[in-house]
Amino acid sequence: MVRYGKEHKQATRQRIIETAGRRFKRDGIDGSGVATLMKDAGLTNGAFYAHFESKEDLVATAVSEQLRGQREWLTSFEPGRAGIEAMVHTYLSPEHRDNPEDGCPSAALLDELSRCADPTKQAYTDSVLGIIDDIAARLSPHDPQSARVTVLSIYALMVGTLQLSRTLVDRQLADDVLEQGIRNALAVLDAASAS
Amino acid sequence: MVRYGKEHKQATRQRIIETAGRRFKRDGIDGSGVATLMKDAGLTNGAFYAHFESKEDLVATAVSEQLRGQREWLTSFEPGRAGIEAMVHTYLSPEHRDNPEDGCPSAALLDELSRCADPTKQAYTDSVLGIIDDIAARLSPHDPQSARVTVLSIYALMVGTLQLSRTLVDRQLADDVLEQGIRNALAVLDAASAS
DNA sequence: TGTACATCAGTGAACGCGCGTTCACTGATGTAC
DNA sequence: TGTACATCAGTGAACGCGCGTTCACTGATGTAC
Repeated sequence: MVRYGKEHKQATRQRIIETAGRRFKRDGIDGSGVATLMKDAGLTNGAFYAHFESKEDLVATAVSEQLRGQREWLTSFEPGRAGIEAMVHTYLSPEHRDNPEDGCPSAALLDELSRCADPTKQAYTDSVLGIIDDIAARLSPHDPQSARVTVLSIYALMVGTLQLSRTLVDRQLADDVLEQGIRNALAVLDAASAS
Repeated sequence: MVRYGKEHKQATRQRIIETAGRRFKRDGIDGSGVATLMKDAGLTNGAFYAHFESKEDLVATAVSEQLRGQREWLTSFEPGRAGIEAMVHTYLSPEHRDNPEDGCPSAALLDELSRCADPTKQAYTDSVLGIIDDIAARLSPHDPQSARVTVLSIYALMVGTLQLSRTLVDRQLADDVLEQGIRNALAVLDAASAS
């Protein structure tokens, strides 16, 4: 076994976190075993507990990391109405629906997360508020606090819409739901901006 | 063992379906084992396969049954705007959020269902369209077909909002998200009615 | 420069447990005589 | 009315398997001398 410098273990840990995040979004939390998660990262099961206290610890860490990635994705759109519109279109696209492993962790895992222990839900809450406050600040620089709930509620709308579109087997209907979701998200946004 | 008439086995099957529906909504699908599901119904694990082909078969059946129950609940509200408003308030209430086992199967299970096999997703799709078309017919008797996507998208909005409220550990924020969700749902409804 | 050693990331077998599923069996029943 | 029997819903032990977790061990490393 090659021995690397001090940054090596951190890099391994990061690799586990990232591949696990994708696996969780694809197969669910309960659907992803520790041995599989480690194999994804090119390791064996035994090394897991050198990096994490427990599977629950990895779940909290991986979900936070996924949300950090989503935050970067969200802030890659230009500020203002046009950017938000582009973001909503990309979020509620057939491509996002059909590739959950590359997509939003909330859409893939929210109801499993709601059944997790409090520390995991706390990690989710902190990370998602990081995203939401970021967007709120860009959307409403003078009153980000009141925009927080608006942005959260639009996020919830998009999450539910993507989940429903993923579960309906009627493809045409699933597409229609995405398109209607886009209209609804923008209508809610405009209603909030007007007030 | 007491032997009953022909209706007895059907009654047992129905009891399994109903207790399993509640258990799934509380602990998730992967989080509910067959032995536990049978114990909930006052039986032992061995009897399961006299009633269902597989766990997946029960999942599809129980989810359909839960949605049938939700359909009855939804149609218990008076038709028209006032009834819809009352329904939205009840759906997006702290009581519903805090008692998933009594509540909406979509809010509890939608992302787990999105990872199920096609027959299960088909059962979900059929049942949810039963609800949606019912509501659409009451909301827009002259054009229920075009109301279908509108109602589905409002359903998705409510599902996502309830899930998010269940996962945020900040209680005040979770309550605020529910209230904003109510406003959003009604705004989307009014926008659809106006056009 | 060469050798002995402490370090420590990762290995892989094993732990007890619960999973979904199968099956030989039980025992109260309604029916046949 | 009384007895023998076929039915069949439900029992409970067992199957192989994967789960999360533990641990004695490996072996390449940088360091000490």
